[in-house]
Amino acid sequence: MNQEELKSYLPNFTDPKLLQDILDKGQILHLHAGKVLMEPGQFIKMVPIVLEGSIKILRMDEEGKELFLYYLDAGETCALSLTCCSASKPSEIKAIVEEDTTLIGIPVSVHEQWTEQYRQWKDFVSNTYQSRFQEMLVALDAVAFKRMDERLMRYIVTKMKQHKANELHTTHQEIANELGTSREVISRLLKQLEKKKWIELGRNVIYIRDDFEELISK
Amino acid sequence: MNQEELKSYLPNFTDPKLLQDILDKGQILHLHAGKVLMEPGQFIKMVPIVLEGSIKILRMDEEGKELFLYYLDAGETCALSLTCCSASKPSEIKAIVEEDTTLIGIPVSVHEQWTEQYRQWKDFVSNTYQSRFQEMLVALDAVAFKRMDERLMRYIVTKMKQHKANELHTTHQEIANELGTSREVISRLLKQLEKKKWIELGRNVIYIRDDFEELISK
DNA sequence: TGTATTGTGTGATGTAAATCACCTAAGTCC
DNA sequence: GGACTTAGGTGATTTACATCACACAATACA
Repeated sequence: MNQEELKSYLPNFTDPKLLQDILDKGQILHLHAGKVLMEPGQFIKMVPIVLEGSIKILRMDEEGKELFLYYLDAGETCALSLTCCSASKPSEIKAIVEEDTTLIGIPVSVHEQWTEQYRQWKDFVSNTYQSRFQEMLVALDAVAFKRMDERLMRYIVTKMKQHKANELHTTHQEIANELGTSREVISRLLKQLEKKKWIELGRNVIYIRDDFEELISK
Repeated sequence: MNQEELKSYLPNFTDPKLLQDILDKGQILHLHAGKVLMEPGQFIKMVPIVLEGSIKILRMDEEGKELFLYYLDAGETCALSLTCCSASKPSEIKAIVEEDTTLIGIPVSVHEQWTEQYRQWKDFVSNTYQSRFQEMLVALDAVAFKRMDERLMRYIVTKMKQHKANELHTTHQEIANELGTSREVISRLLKQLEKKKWIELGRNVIYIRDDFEELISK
């Protein structure tokens, strides 16, 4: 990969020295959807920057119950990898490749140095913290203040936007896992949405009405 | 206040130039317990560093329901003030003075500059993000995975440690607010703890057994 | 000292969600 | 085609918690 190509993925990085450093020190990885990138307890040895595709970040409790936190999209990195790296602590989260992904892994050691050396890197890190913090608050609001039906609807919208499609190819069980509930609950709530004609259900697929988002916001 | 005194509050800052800059640009405030420092929607015009006392940070939803996030202790600052400041967005949280507090407010403008100028300031900000992120995860775990009885017990432990006392001077209503539930629920759960002889209840006061923390961890 | 206010105790009832139990339908594999 | 696996549907029951209703005690204060 050359600088021009990298720049097209990461338009915020224009400093040629930084771009070259990323290419020199970073390791490019191609990963297929479904691949588990990181699990709680493992140590993180690099900061992943997504170039193409997306990665799903989940929190897990001791018993293995999951909770969806946010997606890492192109041009983004994970605040938790930044914090865990610096403190050289094991990961607190699970990361799964959502869509086939290309990422570039920056070794922890150079990341520390770059925050001093490159203004754009420092801003990148700072922006990452900011946006992830916001998303943590959104996740917190959801579990603290919202009922499951609303959480499910928002989940559908998020996933729709993520995949830029109005059908979701997933199982009720997987949705249940990500929302930290049980399959039956999701099946029943989805059935309710189908009765309202907001969605249609098939095996491994949910078809969503084009105006779904407007419908739920009322 | 002179440099030596400031340094005694903030032992991580040793750079004389930084200390002097903090004294020159910062504004010292003395606040009494109960004072509401910040409410959702307000704009933050400074980064508060706690020198003495502590500040309680709460998340609120649209209807005014609250949720305790974490305490700001001496030497600490709020990650949310950092993110909100930089993005010049209104506050997403509520901040209440927990114990009589002395803090020094750093104007947003100089904070940005200091992250480049002073290594110790950059590290301070970075450490703040890290520890607050951890605490957000703890808060998230609690609401997502724990029942109210366990959350209440952990709340009591946290508050005990915070005040370095084994009695809490507060009302059931206030605890309920901070845990995002109703007064009756807290009253009943506290009564259960009293029946188990782990605590004793009085008006506006809860006496906690010395070995409370060991008792609950089983 | 009486009255208002605030804090607490507790029964009754409602509700979202969890759990259990079991069934049917759709795909897979030999 | 038959056996097996996986996904989904749905009733029954239980649980945690919310909400309502009201009683009563401690404190403030006029």
